[in-house]
Amino acid sequence: MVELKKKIKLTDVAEAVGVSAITVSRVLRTPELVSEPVRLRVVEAVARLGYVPDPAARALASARTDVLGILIPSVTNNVFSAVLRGIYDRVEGLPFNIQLGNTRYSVLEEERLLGVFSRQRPAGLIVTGRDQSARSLALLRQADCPIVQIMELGDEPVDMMVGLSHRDAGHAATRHLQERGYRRIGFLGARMDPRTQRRLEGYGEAQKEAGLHDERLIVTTRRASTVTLGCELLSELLSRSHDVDAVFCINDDLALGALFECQRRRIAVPDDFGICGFNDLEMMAVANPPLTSVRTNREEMGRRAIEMLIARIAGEPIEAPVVDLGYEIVERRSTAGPRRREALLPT
Amino acid sequence: MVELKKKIKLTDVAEAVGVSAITVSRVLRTPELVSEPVRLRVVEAVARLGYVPDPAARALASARTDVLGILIPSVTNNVFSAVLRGIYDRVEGLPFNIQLGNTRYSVLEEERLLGVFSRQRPAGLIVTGRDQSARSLALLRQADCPIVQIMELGDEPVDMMVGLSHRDAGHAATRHLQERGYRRIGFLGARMDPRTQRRLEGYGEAQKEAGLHDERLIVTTRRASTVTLGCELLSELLSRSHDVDAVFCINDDLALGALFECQRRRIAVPDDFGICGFNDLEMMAVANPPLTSVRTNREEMGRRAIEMLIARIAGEPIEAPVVDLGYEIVERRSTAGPRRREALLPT
DNA sequence: CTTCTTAATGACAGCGCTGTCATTTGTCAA
DNA sequence: TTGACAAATGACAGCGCTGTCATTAAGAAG
Repeated sequence: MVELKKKIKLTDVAEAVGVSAITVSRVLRTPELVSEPVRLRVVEAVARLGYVPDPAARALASARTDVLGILIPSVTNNVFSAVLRGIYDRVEGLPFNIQLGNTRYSVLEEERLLGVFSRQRPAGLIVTGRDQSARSLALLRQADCPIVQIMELGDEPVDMMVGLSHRDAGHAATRHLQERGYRRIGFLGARMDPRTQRRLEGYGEAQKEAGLHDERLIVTTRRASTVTLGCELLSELLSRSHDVDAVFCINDDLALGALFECQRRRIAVPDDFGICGFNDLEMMAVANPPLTSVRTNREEMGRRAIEMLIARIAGEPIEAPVVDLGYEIVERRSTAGPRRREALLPT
Repeated sequence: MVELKKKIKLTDVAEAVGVSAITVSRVLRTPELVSEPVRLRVVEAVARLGYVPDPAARALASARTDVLGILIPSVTNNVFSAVLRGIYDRVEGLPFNIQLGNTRYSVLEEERLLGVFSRQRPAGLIVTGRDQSARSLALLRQADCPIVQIMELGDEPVDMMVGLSHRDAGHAATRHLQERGYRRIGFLGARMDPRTQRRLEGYGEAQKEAGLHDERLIVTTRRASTVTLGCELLSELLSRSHDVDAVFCINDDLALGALFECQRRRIAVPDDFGICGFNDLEMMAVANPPLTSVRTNREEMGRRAIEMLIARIAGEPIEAPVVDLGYEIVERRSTAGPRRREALLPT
């Protein structure tokens, strides 16, 4: 039963109803300009014939699309998948389509994708971070659609921004470890993208302020972070300085790896060693011991970014172009502080 | 220094070079039809003027695009992000653009997205699984582009297929636990999408074959799987039957949660309890004890799917429309078998 | 009854590109 | 020299839709 359906177009619907093509177009795009009886007949015919508009023709004729372009550096990273979930969540039911671009942490790829995207006349753009290249910035400024930079904060958004200060968050996490009594606090970093670097900055400052800074406590790599890498980096850190008593990891994968490595080496967490992660993935709460982390509102970030875009597309005014979603130290047993004479915490 | 660049189009380039528009078009699409000197002049002008073709116009005029549409049920699931990595990897440098659709495990959303996609005249489509609805199948059959169904295997591909038998894999994992000496083997399942269900089928068969089947050993939920959920489901299983001595988890998040829960309850893994996960995420190898899992070639799956698409787009013949990527039980200490008198394994 | 508004609909061109011819030029064999 | 043919280039229409008027009808105001 092969059904040879030739493509139904606008004029076919118009003909079937006995109106002009433009009227059908209006029913679809600006129904308030069409009288009720005509509108109903058109809607019926659209459904009956199974008409679906051609997005290419629409884009060409109207110089606009329903595409929201999203540029993120990784599709495998937990952080960005959470942001994506927020984005998809918020866009559900709205007449927009998400087009995802994966820059793979490459400036060149970001430029290329921005070129591809901006030629598509997107309805809006979301890009990651605030460290775009000059060419990317030029492309963004030229694209006449609303733009949200996500993940970070800054004084000079291209258009709008929603994120948090990774510097402050790194600072706060380090302060937390200091306040719990740890004195030789290491830093484990992977990938070392701009956000990671800012967390390192925050760590460095907090350490200097406390007079605890020591370059040898910092272990970083350009490799992508994994749990396994967390084990390796912790081993590296321990071999470099034998008196380390805590570690701030730039994400939770590394932190979990650090915990696993501690378990293997029979290093007691938190008694002999404190561990703090970053992002507060759900698994942190159920590890043994539960791991302290810095909660970031990643889904909310995605949702807010979409909201800002659609508000702007609808021509509504934006209350603030830069939205700070903040962070929160979620304190768990892994940073309860070094062993004390007076009390022994239950494992 | 605001540069007011009006959009450069094909005719602008043609004019600059002193050729006709169609010649410029040919330089871009079929350079072998243009003489070398003209080609070079056009290429130079394209670069100098910064011309980028308009995809909408191209799509409208040629009834084809460079879009590869990908439909997956989740962007947050580790499994699909690995597939995506393979896809993006393989497509790099090729003149195609990935358009990602997130069906959120919803048949209706899949139908809707297929409608949206197929109107865009994609160059190829990748869809997840083999359980499409009748309407989705109709849309797929009508779309005249190559299609790859990924993740699973089956006798009747819409066009092409690459994946593995989740039934066989579930069967093999269960057999493995049996062979290691476990006798009361539980099953933890979340989401219960078609792939998960097939793993459960495999488990059930293996259990029946061994005369070990017991409905009370099966704990499932529709909720999305998380590490925390692994803890909860294991607790549920333990409360239901007190003599369980192993568990097959439909993915590694659940398995890790199960391990964490065992640690908390001071249940010795593998001596008193065996744990087998599914997918073999990298973290499995560094947990304590390292966790046995079923390795699936997820990145390879993405890569192969793209290769099959581009081969078909190029008009090359496909050797086999259904590619079995198989699986492998990666045996680690978590399933070393119940405690034996003769030897005590090191923790 | 005329003029003015407003609401509803239509005619038409054209968005930027490519498919399909047609035309021009050069080459070579007869 | 001529014709046949291939290579290179161009003219033109049109892909399916919407922006921008113009037109008509129906009521409101004077």
